[in-house]
Amino acid sequence: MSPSTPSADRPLRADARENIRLILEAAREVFADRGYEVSIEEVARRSGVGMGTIYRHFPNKSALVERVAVDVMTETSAETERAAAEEPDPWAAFARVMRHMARFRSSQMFPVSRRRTTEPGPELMAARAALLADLDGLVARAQDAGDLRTDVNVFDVVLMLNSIPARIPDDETTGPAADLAGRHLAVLLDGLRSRPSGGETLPSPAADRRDLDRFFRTRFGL
Amino acid sequence: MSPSTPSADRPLRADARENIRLILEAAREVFADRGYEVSIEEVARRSGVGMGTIYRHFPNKSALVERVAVDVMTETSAETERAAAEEPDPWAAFARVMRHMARFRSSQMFPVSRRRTTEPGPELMAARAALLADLDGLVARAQDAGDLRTDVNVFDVVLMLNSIPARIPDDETTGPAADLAGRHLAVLLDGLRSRPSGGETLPSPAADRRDLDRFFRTRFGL
Amino acid sequence: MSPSTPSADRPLRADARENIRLILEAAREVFADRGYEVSIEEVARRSGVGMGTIYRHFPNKSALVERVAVDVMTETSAETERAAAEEPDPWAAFARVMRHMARFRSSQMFPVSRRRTTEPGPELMAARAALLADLDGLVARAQDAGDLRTDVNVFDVVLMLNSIPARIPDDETTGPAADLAGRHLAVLLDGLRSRPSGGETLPSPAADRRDLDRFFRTRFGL
Amino acid sequence: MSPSTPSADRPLRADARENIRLILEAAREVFADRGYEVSIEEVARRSGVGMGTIYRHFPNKSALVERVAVDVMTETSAETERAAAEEPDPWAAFARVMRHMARFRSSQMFPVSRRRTTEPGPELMAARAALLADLDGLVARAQDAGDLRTDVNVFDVVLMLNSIPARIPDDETTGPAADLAGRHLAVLLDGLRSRPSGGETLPSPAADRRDLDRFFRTRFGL
DNA sequence: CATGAATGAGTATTCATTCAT
DNA sequence: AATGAATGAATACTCATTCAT
Repeated sequence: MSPSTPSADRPLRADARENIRLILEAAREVFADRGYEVSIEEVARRSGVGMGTIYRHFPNKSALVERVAVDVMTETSAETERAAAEEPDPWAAFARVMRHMARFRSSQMFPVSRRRTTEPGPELMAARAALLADLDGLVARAQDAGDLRTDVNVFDVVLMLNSIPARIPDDETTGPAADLAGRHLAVLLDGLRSRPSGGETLPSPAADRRDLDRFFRTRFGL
Repeated sequence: MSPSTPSADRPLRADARENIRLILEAAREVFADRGYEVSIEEVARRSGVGMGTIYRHFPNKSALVERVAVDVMTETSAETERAAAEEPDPWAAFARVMRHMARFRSSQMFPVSRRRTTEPGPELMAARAALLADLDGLVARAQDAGDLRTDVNVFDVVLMLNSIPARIPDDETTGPAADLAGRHLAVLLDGLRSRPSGGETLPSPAADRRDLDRFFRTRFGL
Repeated sequence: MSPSTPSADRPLRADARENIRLILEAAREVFADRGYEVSIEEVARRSGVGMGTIYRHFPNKSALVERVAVDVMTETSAETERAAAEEPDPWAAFARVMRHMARFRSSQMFPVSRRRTTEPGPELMAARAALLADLDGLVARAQDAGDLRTDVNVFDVVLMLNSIPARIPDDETTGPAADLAGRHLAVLLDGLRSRPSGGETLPSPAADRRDLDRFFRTRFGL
Repeated sequence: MSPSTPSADRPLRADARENIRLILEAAREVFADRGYEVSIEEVARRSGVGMGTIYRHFPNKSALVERVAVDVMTETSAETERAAAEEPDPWAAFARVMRHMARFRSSQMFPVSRRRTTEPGPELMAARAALLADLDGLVARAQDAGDLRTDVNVFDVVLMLNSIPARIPDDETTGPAADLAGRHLAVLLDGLRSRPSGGETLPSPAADRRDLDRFFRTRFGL
């Protein structure tokens, strides 16, 4: 049995749990900052543990990346549900989730697959499907309320948000890049909003859900 | 003098010039398809020349990447000037250049710096400055005409276009990814268009040109 | 004093003694099956104790290997003495011990040294010497009786037996490997038997006992 | 196309061919001396080339090991054919090939598989089959002439020879290991020779050729 | 005492760059 | 000038050994 899934066997020692937390925190940060091509040694350095400790908890680098992705997806699902429950206005709920997603700047973290991609595991598949289902509801509600343009779908939304560029360490608040992400998101939201008159015409029929796996593999490397 | 800039010495043999063309063509294609992490050997294979020939004309991989970037920037400058001359409507000119730029999907080609970035050379600096100047004019004209929202600047525009995802080989016309790039661009253009009523409020003061070099280095790896 | 030799200090708790037994049993099995390159973790898994427990009783991997070797040698000495006492026919005694030794397939367990060999400890030296002395007697008796060819010595015999290939788990009884070890031993015994007429001539003078340590180190890694 | 098989494309540069020769020579030597667990870096050091050069010619370590094995098998096939042609006496031919094979001491070079074995390539399969066919003829002729005992088959013969221990560097001519290999072979040949009276009885029915692949994989790691 | 988590040196493999042909 | 073979530093992963729980 893989040591990365001992949860079923034993509750995991306290220090081990803490290390996993440190590793995931460092990994999320370092992948977001410098892409998932950073070496495992760098992740180890930032999390303050030895490389071997990472490999005790994750069988290989892909597994660590996947785990970070699953965590981000799961948190986003939760935020979607919270937004639906707490925001009475469908567009406000939609915008809130968009803002949440934009914070993860996953285009940097999960760039379009460069090298060999490994098979996504069942946990990732499940997290993907759950997230898409949640977002689908969010999109449909905003469209039904007449606030979100009806010629976009959940795939467009995910990809557009994913395209918001990565955080650059120590570069967020000053200089020419100051909150570029926030500005980018604002423009996107304006573009996504329904409007009475014309505006741009979307150039092709909306994508459908067929070949969901391929969509994710080619667009996110996951 | 370095063999990569022999223009001042000798006119360069015809076959050498042809090889450079082949290399640049292959490099642009392969970087766009699979990112700039592809090996030089792959570029050599696609261009049909030996690896040594690439190194005869470009001192290292960065120089080749830079040269491709300079070419793309220069072509975009030219297109900007053509659009200004040919399109009477400022928004039409703006949209035309946006469409041109989106075709380069440079976010894939020049991802935010992963590994060691080298100092950008003078040619890149010049091409950058010239392109920004040209785009500045384009943006100003569209804003003066009341068509482009006035709270965005040329940096926003460049980054948003750059974020449109890369071409996935053999995946453009079918499946769920069908022309997602075109749809993405259309939504962005709608978001960028001026409108009477409110819409989103851009969250921060516009970036300025200070630290231009840093901006490019961190955002494009160039 | 090292915790691996506490016998002089305290009589060793019952559960500790039981653990040592479990470890040695598992180690002998797993080294025989898959070679001494198996990880200590694998030995721990098979013996049902933790890795730390193995290191409590054996200072390092070499010490565990040595201990298994000492045990095998000691048991073989005992068997030699039993055979001498119980078998009236010298050749029968010889063949019986050969069959016993062949069962240990030590060529797998102690392959000619691959990596760093450590200094053999005094216990191993003693066990080696005792075993060679016992086997010497066995060989001499069989030669005196005219049953064992006189141009071989105890070193030849040990090496030939050691060369009988290792057991392959779950592969002993069927397929082309069916009891190859037994057939191999039978041929060797026939080759070792004295015969009136010629047969092969042994190509060189018999080895002597000089440099006994080197002999074992290079031939057995022990 | 793999760079290790450019023979079909181009005749291979002279220095490259020489390097391949050096690599194979060093590999055969170092595998025979210290087993195939030696690092590629060690092979590189002994052959005087860089590690990268080995990887240019062989895609991975297994491929290098396989190539050495194929070479040894092919040379043995050739020797078998030469012996058949040149030796009028069937037993003399048999003994000559046995002596040839014993020189390769392949039990050290190709030990019973410890770790993951990779799929043997078509070249190895072909070399195996050719060698077995040649040896079959040799064995059958010696048995028909009444010189080789009829209860052994080609598998027994291969395994027994393979079990003759590896060469120990600088240890061949002196000390207690002096020509132990030659003595071992002589005893084996005596054991294999037909004799009128009894001798040992082989303990099980002869192996057959079923599952040839499995036989090699488990017994040689190849 | 027992456990198994943590450590980090060692190894196979890739690829930018150099250099002999 | 062009070629592609050679080089070796960098990186993912393993495992003997140590140490906190």
